[in-house]
This record gives sequence, structure tokens and C-alpha cells, in this order.
Amino acid sequence: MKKQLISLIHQRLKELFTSYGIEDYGFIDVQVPPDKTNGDFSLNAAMKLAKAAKCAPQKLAAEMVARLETEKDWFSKVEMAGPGFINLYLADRVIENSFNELAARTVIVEQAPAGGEKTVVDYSSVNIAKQMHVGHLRSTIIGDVLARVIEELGNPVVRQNHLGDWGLPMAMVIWKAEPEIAAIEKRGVDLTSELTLARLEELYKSASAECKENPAAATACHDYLVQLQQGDKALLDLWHKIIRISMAEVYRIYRLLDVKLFEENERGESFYRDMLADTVAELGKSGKLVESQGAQCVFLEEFKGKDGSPLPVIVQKSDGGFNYGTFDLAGLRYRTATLGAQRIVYVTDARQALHFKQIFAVARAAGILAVPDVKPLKTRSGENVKLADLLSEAVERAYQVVNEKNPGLSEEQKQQVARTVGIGAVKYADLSQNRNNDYVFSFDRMLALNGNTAPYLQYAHARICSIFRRAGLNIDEFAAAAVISQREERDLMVKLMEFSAAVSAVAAELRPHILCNYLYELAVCFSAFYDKCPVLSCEDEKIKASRLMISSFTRRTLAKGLELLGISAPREM
RNA sequence: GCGCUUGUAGCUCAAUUGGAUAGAGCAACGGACUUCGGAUCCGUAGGUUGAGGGUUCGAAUCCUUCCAGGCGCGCCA
Repeated sequence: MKKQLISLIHQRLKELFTSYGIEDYGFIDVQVPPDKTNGDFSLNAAMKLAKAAKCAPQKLAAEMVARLETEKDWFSKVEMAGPGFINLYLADRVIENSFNELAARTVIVEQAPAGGEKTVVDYSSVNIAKQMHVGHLRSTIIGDVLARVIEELGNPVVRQNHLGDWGLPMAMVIWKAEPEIAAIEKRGVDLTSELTLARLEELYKSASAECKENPAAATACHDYLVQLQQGDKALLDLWHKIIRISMAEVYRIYRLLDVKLFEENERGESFYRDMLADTVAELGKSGKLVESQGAQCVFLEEFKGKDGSPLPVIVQKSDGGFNYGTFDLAGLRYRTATLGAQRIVYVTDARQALHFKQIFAVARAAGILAVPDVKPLKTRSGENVKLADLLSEAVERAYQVVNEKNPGLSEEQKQQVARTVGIGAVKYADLSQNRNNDYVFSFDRMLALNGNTAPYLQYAHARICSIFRRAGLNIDEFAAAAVISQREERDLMVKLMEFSAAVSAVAAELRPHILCNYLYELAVCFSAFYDKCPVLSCEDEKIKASRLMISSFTRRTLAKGLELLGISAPREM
């Protein structure tokens, strides 16, 4: 509808613009005014073109209004306002037709042209032998939503979990865990049920502490690392076991969160181990490689260190080993050359922003083609809160609310609802915020169930389902023509038609909170409709059917939006 | 020292990327018809957008100088 509207405007105003000597008006767009009373769409073109046209904005606007007013099929009113805004009020018929056309479709988001862009989304990126804490929530959840949204728009998506599984910390864990694993296996019991991730983390911490105090321990760990990286079979075996124990717990949390990461998405540092030498050799060929204090580096003028001298990106350490930059370069090469990515989205901690800037700059300098897109995220305090604890607390609190609000549900239903509501609340709390500033972690904020929260959206969804349940109608198969008889119906229909744009904006700007905001506004519109427009008791059959249709499409849109946020929408709660 | 980032209502956040009278939620207070779920709805109150200067028809947004917080800066990832 918006597209057609814009092309209509261009067409109708072309002559006027050329008479003022303006040829370049293709950028003219309509926007939705913040205040509903200023029309369905507004144009600020008169103010933008005034200078080029050598004409007062209000005069130009008045002439534009005169030409648009004649489109009676489209507009019920066209007016000039303020310094030269033009407010467009669409005819109800236009809204009805576009709405009915949209509601009849099976796919309600506009698809990317030509099969879309192949996109790699790098997110979560957990470290082996470390429990997930609340700080991991953002990368994991935001990455998951971005992947879903980009995919929904018709782009092929490859998800990558860049595990930290090939550095010194791994060697330290192996070194400490080796005797424990041997003991457990000697007893003949199942390793994974005996050795937990929490225990592995303890082992890592004690090894780390020991290495700091005791040089012999540090040497031992370093030896283990070298042997591991050289392919020592016994160590590789232990390494593999530790990864599986660690990831088993991570997957338990992914499943709880409904995050779409699986073993097939694991592309940890170890995955690139055989590509590192090649990557460095390629840099050598490009002539960018410089030896400095025994290490192989790339120096880039745009990055300065503490003393103002250029900062190196170290790609090979003086002992011949590779460090994290090399893994990321190899990853970049793999993703572009092998996977054929046209777009790569990195969802990482903001503290790594400089690191990735450097990596991308090195890749560009060396001619590794890429379209990198870093989404940096800010640090947060409260990292000591374990994600698993937060989630179980969320489910527990939600259970108490369900138990109180809807005691009629079966025990099993209550638990199911508690899960979707509790987990949904936590995810939404994180997703709905955009700003990268630091904040103090708060249970109460993360677990709120009132106001602008996931349960509010879920509640709207459940209420719609309830209407159809009462009417004995199948909500998924219902179809009727929508007509406008009241303002709230119109507002809701207009809002529903903005869904696709909201989804596209998330993919373009990599900001999931846009979708949260949209869905909240949608639910607010629905609540107003629900309050003012009785459905089942409506006596006019045509209007009743229309309201059922509007309700059913609202449900569909809410459910799709929540699905893209990775939050499920129960039919009863 | 250099670089990145943030500062909006008591608190947590928005603001269609330069547009109209800066909007929500929470907390507070006051209301909601014998109709579909009160996890809801409506209303009241709350602001010099950290401060100053600049750019222009128009600034929370861009430039500049300060102030305050957070983060990063050679072989850890």
C-alpha cells in the first residue's frame, strides 16, 4: 500500500516539480506521523525542496495539496499543516482493500528480491568449561532473533557458534580434569552424569590460579596446549569429552530458551586449526606482514597504541602459535570463500569492537573480501548471576502467577504456561532494550510480568483465542471481509499493515527492539479494539464477521512476531 | 595519554536516523456499564533531553568545547 501510495505521489507531483526545475524528487517518502490526528501519512517534501525550488515551503505545499486532493479514491482529506507538512488521510475503502488483500496472503512479510542475500550470523560464542551467565544472554538471544528475522525475509541464513575451544584455557582444564575423568571411567559410570559443567568450571578456575602462582603448572599447561594442537591422540580424546560435557549443559539452556543453535552450528576456534597457516601465508603474500619482536604482525596506520605508534594485529605469536585474531581472520575467509556469505553479522560484546575493527581492516588490506557488520554489545554487571538460575527463578515466579490467575488449568498446562511466560519475560526484557549503556542487573526488572512485557503480548494473544473458543470457531480457518465501522477497528487494521516494515527494519538495522516496540503498540491497539468493539455480541452480522477477521489476523501477526522473537504464544494462559 | 561508547520523567527505556506539542512501562494517586479473560483499560501528575556555544525553516539527534560514567589500547580470548 505504501509503495503504491508513494508512486502515486511521485506521478501526480512530477509536473509541479519540473515546473520548479526540480528533477530529483525520487527520495520523497511518506512517514507515519507521531500523532494519529495528523493523518495516516505525512509528507515533509515541501520543506526539503523549498530551497531548490526557490519557493516558500508553505506555498509549495499548498500547490502539492491542490494536486493530491483530486485523488478522491485515495484520500478522504489532504491538508497542509505547520511549516509545510502535508497530512494525508486515507479513505476507509483503501484501508479495507489493502487489509483484506494482506490478510488473504499466506506469507505476510515482504520477501527479499532474487532469493535474498546469503547471510552468516555469528552469535552466542560460548567458551568451553564455563557456565553461561546473564552476560551471555544478549548475544545469544539477539543473534537468534536476527537470524530468524533475516531468514523470514527470504535470505538464506547460516548460524555459527564460534566456540572458545582451542586456547590455553582448554589446556588448563584438560590438565586438571584428566585424573578425574580417568577415575570416573575406571569406576565404569557414565561420564556426563558424573562430571558437570559446574565442576569443569571449578577445575578451570583452580588451574588458572595455580598457573599464576606456580611456574611449573604454567609450563605443564603450556606443554599440554602444544601437544593438543599438534594432535596428541590421548589429549584430543579428553578434549572432545570435555567439550561434549560442557556443550550438553549449554544445549539444555538453548532448548530452554528456544534458541536455534545445534551441533551442526558449532564452528569453534578448533574448526579453523588447519586453516591458520594458510591464512598467515596469504597475508604474507599481500605484503602486509611484518615481523616484530619475533611475532608476525600487520600494522595499520589507523590504529594507534598508547604511545601513538601504530598498533599491531598479531597473527602469529613469537612461539609460532596462533592467537585469536588469526582464528577470526580464518573464520572470515571461510565464511566468505567457502560459505559464500554476502553479509556477515557478528553479535559480540562491545569490548571486542576494536578487535573486530582491526580484523576487518586487515582483511580488507589483504584483499579478503567481506561485508562485515559488527553489532557490538555493551558490558553489563551482574555477570556472577548464572543464566540457569535466572531462568528457573523466572519460571517459578510465573508459575505462581498462573496458579493464582488461572487455577482451572491442569498441572501440566500450568507448568507449560509458566515456562513460556517466564522465559518469554526474560527474553523480552533483554530484547526490548536497545541502548548499549551499562546497567545494574535486576531480577525484578527481568522478571516483570506487567506492562510492556512478553506476557502482555501473550495475554492479548490468549484473549483472541478465547473469543474463538467461546464462539466455537476455528481461528486458523476463519475468513471474512473486514470493514470499518469504528475508529478502533481502523487503527488496528492500519497497525497490522505495518508489521512487514517493522520486520524489515530489524534486519536492516540489526535492532530487535524495533519489533518489540511494534508488537507492543499492536497489542495496545488490540486492547483498545477489544474494549470498544464487542465481537460476539455484535448484532450486525457483517460487522461481527469483520471483527472476527480482524481479531484472527491480529492473532496471526502477534504469533508470527513472537515467533521471530523466539517467544511462544500460548492459546490459553 | 589516545580511542570507542553512554548521559532523556523518581526508576527502566522509546523517539520512524534532521521533522510537528519528546512518548511508553514501573512506582504514586483517581476512576472503568451486570457483554467476549481485570496478567486488562481510561485518566492525573511527573522534562531547561548532562552544561554552554554553533549549523538551519526545524536539533534529543549533526559540529564544537566542557562535565560525568563505562569500556578498550602487543603476543589472553
